[in-house]
Amino acid sequence: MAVTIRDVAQAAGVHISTVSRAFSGSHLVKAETRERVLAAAAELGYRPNQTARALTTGRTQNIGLIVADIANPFFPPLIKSAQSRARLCSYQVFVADTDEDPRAEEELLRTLARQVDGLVLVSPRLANEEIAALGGEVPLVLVNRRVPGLCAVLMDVAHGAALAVEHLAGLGHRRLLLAGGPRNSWTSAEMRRAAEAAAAGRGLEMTLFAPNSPTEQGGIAAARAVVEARATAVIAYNDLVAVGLIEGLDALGVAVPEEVSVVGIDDTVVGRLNRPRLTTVAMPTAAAGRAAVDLLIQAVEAKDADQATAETTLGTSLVVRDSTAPAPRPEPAADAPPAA
Amino acid sequence: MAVTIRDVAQAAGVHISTVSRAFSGSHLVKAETRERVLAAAAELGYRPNQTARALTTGRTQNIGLIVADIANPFFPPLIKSAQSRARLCSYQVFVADTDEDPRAEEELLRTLARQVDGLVLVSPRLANEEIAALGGEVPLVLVNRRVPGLCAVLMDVAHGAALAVEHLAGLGHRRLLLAGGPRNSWTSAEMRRAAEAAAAGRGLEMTLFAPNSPTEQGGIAAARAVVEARATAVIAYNDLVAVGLIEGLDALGVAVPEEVSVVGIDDTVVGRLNRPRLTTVAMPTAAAGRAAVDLLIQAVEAKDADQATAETTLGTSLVVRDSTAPAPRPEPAADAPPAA
DNA sequence: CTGAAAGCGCTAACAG
DNA sequence: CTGTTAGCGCTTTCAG
Repeated sequence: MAVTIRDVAQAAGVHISTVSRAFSGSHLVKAETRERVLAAAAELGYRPNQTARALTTGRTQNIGLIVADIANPFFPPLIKSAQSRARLCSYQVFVADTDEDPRAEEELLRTLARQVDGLVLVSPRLANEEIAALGGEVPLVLVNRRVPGLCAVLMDVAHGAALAVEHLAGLGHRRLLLAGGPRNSWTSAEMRRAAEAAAAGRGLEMTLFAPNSPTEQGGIAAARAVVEARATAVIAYNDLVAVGLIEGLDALGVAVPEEVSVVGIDDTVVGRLNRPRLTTVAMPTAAAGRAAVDLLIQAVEAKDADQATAETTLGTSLVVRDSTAPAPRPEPAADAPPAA
Repeated sequence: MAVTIRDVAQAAGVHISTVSRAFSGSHLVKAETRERVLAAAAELGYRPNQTARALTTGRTQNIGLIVADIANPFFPPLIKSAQSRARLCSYQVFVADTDEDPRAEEELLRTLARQVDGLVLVSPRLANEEIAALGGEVPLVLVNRRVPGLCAVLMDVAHGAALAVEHLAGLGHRRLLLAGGPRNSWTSAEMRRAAEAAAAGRGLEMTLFAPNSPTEQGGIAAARAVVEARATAVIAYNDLVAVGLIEGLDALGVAVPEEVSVVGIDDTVVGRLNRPRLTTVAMPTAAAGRAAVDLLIQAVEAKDADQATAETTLGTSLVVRDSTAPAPRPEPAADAPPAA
């Protein structure tokens, strides 16, 4: 068995409680004694047993990060920044993937709840009420979801979607299609709301096509809908869907951006490398990972009672590249409502 | 506090040890009693406290996965499959990122060692001796590294590199450059060994340029070396470097694949989407994640003593796409050694 | 400031 | 088959 607090106590000629205090940074120990203890500990290569500590304190120094799909390029930068920030604060992080399945998400949440001090739920697929219920069992920080009473880090997709519509309108597009995401996706709902408002405000037609799987396959499958809606521009749930859309459109003999413009969301490496290079709404994923961890740790370590719901909103911007271009033939907006 | 084993015992009218047995699947409990206990537990929503359990058993049911860079597209599929497989076996997984820093890797290893049953080290940057030393403290499974006495999952990069050389030779290239990876990378060393052997066997010249940062930046920076070596083809440490190389070459006015052919390694989404689409050696990352977890769990749960070093080698293959083409002008191999 | 003692929630011999 | 009894390694009152 590894070296324990008892070994250190013996080596330093003090009681184990003194060693404990020396390590927990208690001021109830003479500086000189602490030195001696720390020296002995270093000598023996002692490291406090987190598990044992957790049992008495009720604090594990672990947090959990639950995402829908690790392999979706949206998540890795967020995971990276979250675990890096957590480690800076002496927390380790469990990462778990729900495979876009709400039931798996719930089970995971329940399992992890007992062995962490709190959880970060990124782009959850569960319904609000279920999340709220789970929120009673363990400190929760949501990313891209707003649930009354819970902390959240939001990315301003609404603004991004509005920018996208504005950009497309400026290029002369009159008939848009919105390729939404999965059911229960807050991002998808926000996008829709904002895009529809922006479209209405400018007298544009907007067809909604949803839900779609948030993958390249989802995009490929949605390509037909674009043609059927006779849209000249489409805003996709994310970059993966956008890339799939471009592929699917190409397969249908529709050129992007000459005949149809495509805007993605996320600004992942996938969109940057795609040809045509993707016009997309940049999401601050790395910042969101850090912010979520900060919020969580703050909630966990708050001396005072459960503080008020904290919410951080991060900005988005539009990155214009090559997948958008002027509308093919500027049709007169015969059936458009009067612009505001 | 949450419901404990004592509450369940009371509710079921048995002693806590009976509850414990009912949950640990001991056969030392009457089926009928177990039913009653389980019912009471379900009623109360009891879940065994993993932390407390870990303290007595010494088994945490957690494993750690240490990778160099979560955001490098090589890793996410591996992380995803590893955590999925682990969960199937009732293990949770800590994911940590070393940012390519050997010292961070060691610190992480030491910290995590105490709170997991074992660790998977993917593409470590530490030296063999340091890994071997750490291997004494905690069960370790390495991915893409061979250290005597430790379990490992290897991807047959050597074969892949040989295939790449063969492919390039077949296209008439005589002067190759190998853009290697970071110091201490087993993959890089394997590639080099195999590529040099294959090149020598076919009378090709091969220049080594290393180390390189395993990133797009690394590739961009290496582009000049290709021109200076007057190579007509280059094999890159990974897809990211390959894509960077293509970019860098383009900036230097060198066309890929017309003037220089580029082969990547990994077969990530990055290479698939790049234009020109990248010819690359496909690495079985998802399979490796699963295999590593299997090996680790097997080592941890082995009844018998530390079983012999297990090693799994997974195959690779060459995916030919558009970044490779016939050599520009088939120079006579004036200075080549006689072919084998 | 430091030692003593009582557990945290659970498992694991050992009795019965 | 089930109850008893020790702890796992550490923190935390409570004395001194």
